[in-house]
Amino acid sequence: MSFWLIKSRPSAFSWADLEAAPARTTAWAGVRNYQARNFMRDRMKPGDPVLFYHSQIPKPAVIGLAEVASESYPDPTQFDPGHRRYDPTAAVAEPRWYLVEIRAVRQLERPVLLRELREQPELEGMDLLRQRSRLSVQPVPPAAFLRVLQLAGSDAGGVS
DNA sequence: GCCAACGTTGGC
DNA sequence: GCCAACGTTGGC
Repeated sequence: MSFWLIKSRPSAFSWADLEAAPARTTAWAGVRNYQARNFMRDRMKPGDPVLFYHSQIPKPAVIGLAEVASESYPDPTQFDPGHRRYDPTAAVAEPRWYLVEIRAVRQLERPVLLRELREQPELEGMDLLRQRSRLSVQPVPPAAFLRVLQLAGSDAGGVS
């Protein structure tokens, strides 16, 4: 099992949106970064725990616990000329972009602010904490993942 | 709104 | 293969 963090701009898609989605699940579509794609396509497996992070707000924070809810499959938005993330270079026979589905497990007892995460020496090395990290789908070391839940006031319930 | 850091594109 | 231009991300 691997542990992950995904970022979302709440104005585009928030934790509340995920909780309100049918079956609390959504296809994580629109990612157009090869590193992020490779994680989704090759490494993310159903049941893997995922931290859900709100970016581009005054207090960026991890807000929810989610999980991978499907195997990876081609992102349909790459083939849709009307979609903002349409990729004219992608062919159905040879998809370029892949996604997994994400399911909300539970909201954290409280958001864990980026500022707080930066104060934790044992979290050094998390990609999120790199200066100007831009990777929107990233692996998290298991110990760091549990530490974030701990900071939120959770036990590791449902994760380990 | 600013701006640094990247990733991608495309001319050469 | 180089590298400038460009677009995007995301903290502040």
